[in-house]
Amino acid sequence: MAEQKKPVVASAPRRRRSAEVARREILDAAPPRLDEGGPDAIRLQEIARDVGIAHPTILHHFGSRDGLIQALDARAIHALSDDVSAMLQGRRAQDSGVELLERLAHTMNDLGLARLIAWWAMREPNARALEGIDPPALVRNISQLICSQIEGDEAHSTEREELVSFGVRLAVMAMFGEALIGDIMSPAGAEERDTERHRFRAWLSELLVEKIADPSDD
Amino acid sequence: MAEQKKPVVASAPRRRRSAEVARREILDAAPPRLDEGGPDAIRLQEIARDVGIAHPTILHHFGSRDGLIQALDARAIHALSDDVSAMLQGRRAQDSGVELLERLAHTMNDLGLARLIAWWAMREPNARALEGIDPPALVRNISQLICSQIEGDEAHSTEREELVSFGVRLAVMAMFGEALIGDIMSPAGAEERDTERHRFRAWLSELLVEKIADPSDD
DNA sequence: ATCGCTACTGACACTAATGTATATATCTAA
DNA sequence: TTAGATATATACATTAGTGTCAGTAGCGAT
Repeated sequence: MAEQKKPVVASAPRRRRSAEVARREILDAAPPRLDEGGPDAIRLQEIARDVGIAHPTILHHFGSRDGLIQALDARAIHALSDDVSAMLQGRRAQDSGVELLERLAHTMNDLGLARLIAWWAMREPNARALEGIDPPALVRNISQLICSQIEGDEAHSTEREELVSFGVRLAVMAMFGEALIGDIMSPAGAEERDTERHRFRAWLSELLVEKIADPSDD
Repeated sequence: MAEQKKPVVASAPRRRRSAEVARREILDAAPPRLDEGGPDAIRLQEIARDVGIAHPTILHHFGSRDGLIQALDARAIHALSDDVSAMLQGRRAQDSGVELLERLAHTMNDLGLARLIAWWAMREPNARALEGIDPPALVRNISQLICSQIEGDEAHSTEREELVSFGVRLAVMAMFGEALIGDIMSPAGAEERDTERHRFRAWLSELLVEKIADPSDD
């Protein structure tokens, strides 16, 4: 009778974070799940276990599973935006295309951004705006930014603008694709694969710099 | 009492397909679902409704949901392989790079192959072989095929082989990326977007043909 | 110190999706 | 026409995952 009453097995001492910290820890735990388990692997219970909390806590902070996912999406877009902006500040695109690509690749791969964005793009066929963020406009702005960096303060023609825009597009798509299906396209062997990818990026950056800096177009 | 026994509401007359046809119809109904509903939208009941059958029929033909998904994957890889092979037969890669890219884009976009492959890549982090198919080997073979097409019957150097391999890789990744996140990268407006994409592909093909046909590498 | 706010928890309800069991209808072959 | 094989259907079991609720506990403020 004494035992039966309430098990209360002295659950692990509770840790109380600030709401902000809690949100961040939860958001940090999600992408790895996405990496390992695939597209439909965002399970509240799994993430909760990773963070070391109970799953209703996630619901407390994000309202619903969908709220969590929206927060993830917004964060991914912001991360990409911030990354590219930082990448551009104080650097002329033409002096080192390789670093540009390497950094982009790092963001896409190691930060798991490519998977998040792909996941988002697959869920939102219309690529509609997201919490006040307009991705197309964002990317257009970025390309204009690059354009102005390359050109200095000179006026730039429409054709040239498109040229640069194409270049940026190609770079982003290539790094995006590499992050997602790079393993399929490369020969096996972990180290060999890495060096091959670096060479690929070097080749690509050379290609882009050549084409953009010295437009022998038509 | 008479009514209660068995409702048997005279369900719609049953249609009996051959096993092969049934499998194909089911497989055909899945990609659109993936397009509209996102990564976790492969629901047996939905697909069954689209085809006009009951969901246990799918289980009868594919054993399990996973069986269906494996069949989908295998089919996507085969489609890509067949497409690229057909694309290469009887055509020298250098005389029209645009058609090559357009066809690749069509396969990726309209046939929904990009989404299927992305979905697969996200689920299988290690990109392991699949039902006897070795994707890396497949792509390597394709690149060797292109290489031989370009070179005619001449012997080709290792460097040149890598050059072509990089070109193919870039093309595939660009078209793959465009299919998935192209909408994000392009300005709005349906028609404008289409023409812009065509120009992008034309630009890219020119870039590739230039670089590969006339290697001013190092 | 104690009081209030709220991050946090355990237990449970509810839903939706997969998979099973058994019956039926349709096609092919003799 | 009949018989067998099997594609298909209905009904149900099972599981897993989201969301709810009422109570608990840690931290800051007074």
